[in-house]
Amino acid sequence: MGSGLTIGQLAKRVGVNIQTVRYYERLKLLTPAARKPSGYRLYGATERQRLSFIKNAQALGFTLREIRELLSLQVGSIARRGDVQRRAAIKLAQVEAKVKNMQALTRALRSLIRTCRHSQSSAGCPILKSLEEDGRTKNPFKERR
Amino acid sequence: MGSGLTIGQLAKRVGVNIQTVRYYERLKLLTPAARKPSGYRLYGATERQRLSFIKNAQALGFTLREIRELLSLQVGSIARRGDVQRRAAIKLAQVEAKVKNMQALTRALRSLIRTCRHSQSSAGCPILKSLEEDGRTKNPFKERR
DNA sequence: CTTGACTCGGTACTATGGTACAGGGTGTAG
DNA sequence: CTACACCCTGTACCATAGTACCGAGTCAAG
Repeated sequence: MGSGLTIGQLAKRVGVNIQTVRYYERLKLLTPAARKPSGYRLYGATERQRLSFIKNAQALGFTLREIRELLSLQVGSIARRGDVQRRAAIKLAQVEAKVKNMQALTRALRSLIRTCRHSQSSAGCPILKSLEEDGRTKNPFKERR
Repeated sequence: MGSGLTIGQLAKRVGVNIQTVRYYERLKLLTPAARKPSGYRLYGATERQRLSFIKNAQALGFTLREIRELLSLQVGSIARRGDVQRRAAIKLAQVEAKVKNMQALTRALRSLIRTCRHSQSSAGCPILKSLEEDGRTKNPFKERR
């Protein structure tokens, strides 16, 4: 069975808009494997995976710019191995920091729910404290994008 | 020392642009505690915390719309307690899902780094497989925002 | 060989989250 | 009273990430 999806087939399979696929191409995120003589784009399994990767990484909060970096970790692997590792490590640290902060939020939300359930008075639910730290003390959020 | 920051003082303390503070006001995310007769905005500790919360939540990938919801969990607490709990639970599930996906990415990045370090051959680093799943099999990323 | 679905490139428009600027008023130090 | 920093409202502009629309070409079925 053919590798050789048209743009519409690819878009449907991955669940994105056709325009979005073309948009990614403009941004050099996803290039068709080939073109028909008519100019129709053709995509293979590699491209389908790549597009899935983009959408999934995006769902985790990566920007398209960052995703381009992540993707380049795959491609450039033969060339400068150390560079690849370094970039992966940086990304890893970023992701881990984000996870930690989100876990703090998870705890806060859980405690919010728990306390709300028990306190019958109008004392009010506890605020999402873990996210209220302000610069005066310590700020674990340096990621000023 | 006065509670009673001007917009510029608030912005500087939290580390945001003055325009951004006003922008949040337009979006009903942050209202000044008071106004001077001259019309100057005045902010107290509550507002400073609220602004920090906004910026921190944002760094975790929440949209301003979502943050408004999170903030309303605090404010509306006296009114309809069940509703607050329900919304907190929904938000909690969202956050937990996000955490899980990010942990998957963490593992993938870690393994990428590890394998790169060991493989001397040009076989190439493993791709960030955990993010390449496409709809055919199982897709842990339903968060199609 | 016509019809309808699909594709092409190009341009324009949308939403989100800001940021900048213009033209004026305020506040205070000297 | 003059400077100068700060604030006011309002409008315009920017980047990111798409989405929509256009007129024209392509492809497959009947």
